[in-house]
Amino acid sequence: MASKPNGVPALRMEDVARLAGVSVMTVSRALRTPPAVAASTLAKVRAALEETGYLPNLVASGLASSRTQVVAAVIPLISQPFAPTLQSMSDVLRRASYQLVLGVSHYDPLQEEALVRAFLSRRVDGIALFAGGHTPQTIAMLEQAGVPLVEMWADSATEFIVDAVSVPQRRGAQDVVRHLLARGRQRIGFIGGSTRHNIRAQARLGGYLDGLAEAGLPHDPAACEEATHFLMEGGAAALARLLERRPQLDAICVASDILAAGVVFEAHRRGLSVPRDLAVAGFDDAEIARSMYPALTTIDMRAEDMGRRAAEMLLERTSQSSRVDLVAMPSRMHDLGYTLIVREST
Amino acid sequence: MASKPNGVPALRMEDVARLAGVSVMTVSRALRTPPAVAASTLAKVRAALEETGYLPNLVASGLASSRTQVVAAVIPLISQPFAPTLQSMSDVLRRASYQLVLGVSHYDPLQEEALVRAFLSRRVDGIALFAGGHTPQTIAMLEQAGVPLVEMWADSATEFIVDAVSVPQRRGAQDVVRHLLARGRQRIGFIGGSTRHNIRAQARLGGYLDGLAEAGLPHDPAACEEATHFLMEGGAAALARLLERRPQLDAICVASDILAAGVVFEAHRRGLSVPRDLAVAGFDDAEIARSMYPALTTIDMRAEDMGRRAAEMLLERTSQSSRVDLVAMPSRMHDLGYTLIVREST
DNA sequence: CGGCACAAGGTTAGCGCTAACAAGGAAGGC
DNA sequence: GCCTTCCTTGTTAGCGCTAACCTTGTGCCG
Repeated sequence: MASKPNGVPALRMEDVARLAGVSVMTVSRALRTPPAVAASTLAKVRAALEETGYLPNLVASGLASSRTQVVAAVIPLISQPFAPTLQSMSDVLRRASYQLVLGVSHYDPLQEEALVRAFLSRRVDGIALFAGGHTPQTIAMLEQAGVPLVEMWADSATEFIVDAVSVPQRRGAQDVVRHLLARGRQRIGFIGGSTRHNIRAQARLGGYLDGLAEAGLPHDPAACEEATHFLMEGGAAALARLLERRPQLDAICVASDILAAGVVFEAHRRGLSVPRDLAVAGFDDAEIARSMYPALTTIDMRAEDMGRRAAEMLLERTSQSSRVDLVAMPSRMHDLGYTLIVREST
Repeated sequence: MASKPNGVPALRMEDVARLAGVSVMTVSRALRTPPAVAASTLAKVRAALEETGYLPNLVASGLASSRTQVVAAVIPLISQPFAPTLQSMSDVLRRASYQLVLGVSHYDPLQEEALVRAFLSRRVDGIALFAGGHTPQTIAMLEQAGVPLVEMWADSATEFIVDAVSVPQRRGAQDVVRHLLARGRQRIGFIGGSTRHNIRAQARLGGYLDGLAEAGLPHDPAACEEATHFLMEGGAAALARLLERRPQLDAICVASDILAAGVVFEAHRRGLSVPRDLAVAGFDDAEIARSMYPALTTIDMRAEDMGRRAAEMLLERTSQSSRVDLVAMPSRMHDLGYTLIVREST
């Protein structure tokens, strides 16, 4: 146990301490709070650390201090627009010597529950969740654990006490519709993801309907389609179904850039020109939106800022997690805003 | 400490044991090795677990058993084609009740080293690395720790003792060139990633050169270009530079589907038709390859199989990690093969 | 020059679990 | 009927680290 496969036990702090001629506690302090150790001692310890190649056992450290220095994020998919969010979260956390661990829920509340259970069992110091679709058990576990928590991509305040960082997606979708109308489009369709368990999809559909209502246009359910999955193929298939029912559409508001790219590809495949025959607008400002031809009109959802702010909010809570005043700290809702980016596709 | 922010201490096994009227050890056994506990006792313990909502402390468990049930993977980027590999790895590991944690190195050996150090400090039970570009310190740490290790996407045997799972990428790239030649293309260019620290990029460039050599064609360095980063924009910019020097090219062999998509977009932007004016072939069979229009000819690198096999190899090692015979187990090289997928772009 | 503050390091006692062994009891063989 | 064997549960002793407290030594003040 605690040994390398060939039977040699792993180095412990005691080995370093003996070599440096100090106590174990001094080595611990040299690693965690260097200023608390005299310069000459620090030098001896560092030499011993160097010589042995000692790697601290963070499992033991975590048990003794009841802080694991790990923060978990549960995302629906490993893809745009979540990847940039994670990247910036990870950067902020690393700078504070926390590590980010990841779980993928595939938009399934039960998988999210299993992930949250696993993370809580590992006693992570904080959890970032994507808004919407939590099971009652998930919420109960989180409340009982009392772990710092932040929700991302919420469109409005959530059910339980938690910090949130978000953008007003619904208004964003409405702005897309306004833009398409301003471009002279009249027959605007919508392609979104499943609204089941997906609060983001719900908000975007809502904004589309708001936009139509504002212009006094009727809501035609047959001009709306749900993609079966968040891949380009899903967008392409959705457009095919949509055009079968409503071939005269001149614009499509799509709830994600990935789907929108699929929509553009399918339009080209059918010999339609984008934007001449069909204007297409996406959502998220994913990488493909600016790279593809024609480049996609989209909404920048501040994915990176979202990750950065989420991490900062978690750190603010963990830093006082040992104090009773964490509960006293009110839940916060941080709104990041958004930007409509007009490109070639409209 | 070990308490919720409001001061209530977290549940321990002892609390469950008291409620069930058994010893702590029996609760532990009920959780880890249910068959070792009598059915009637198991029922009592499970009732108590249910009633309390107890979540085992895997930090303490990890310290006591010196097995964390965590496996780490270090990838160069969160993107295709790594995402499917991770997904299948994660699935296999979860089934064996291991958890996968992720690190992103950005093709930087120093970042990889830092990640490996962090993972070893957390005493992960296994590590999966992407082949190539390890610092000597990284290798030294891994050897000293003696943790089960697997390399993915290696093209050939590696420097140190380790399992590997790979595909013959070099031959794959050669096959792409053969295919382009068979389609009547004569002036074939190459766009790859930086070969610095990127063993995959090196292998693919090598295969391209092999293909030219085999056909008796000269190697024109000016027909080769390096993308500055693995994004579509990188591919687009690389094509622009390439065509400036060699406008007469009629085919491009691209080292990744993401780059290849950028190449196609740039070609369209310049009014070139793909494949009529320019044939484009990618690598990896990423999602965009089959979704985009025109769909990309590419090489299926068995990304999912790679993750699955890597996870299986790690599990085979961890299961005997407590025994001395792990070292006795020889290093293995598992070759998965590849498939050329011909689509519209050539 | 005694007393006191503070800096620097050591000592003690766990963190919450599990490995390893011990013990008790039921079942089975002779 | 007694001894062996196995099945089930309990007891003991840590895993490697850190929080909290305690000790020592140094400098500074009146």
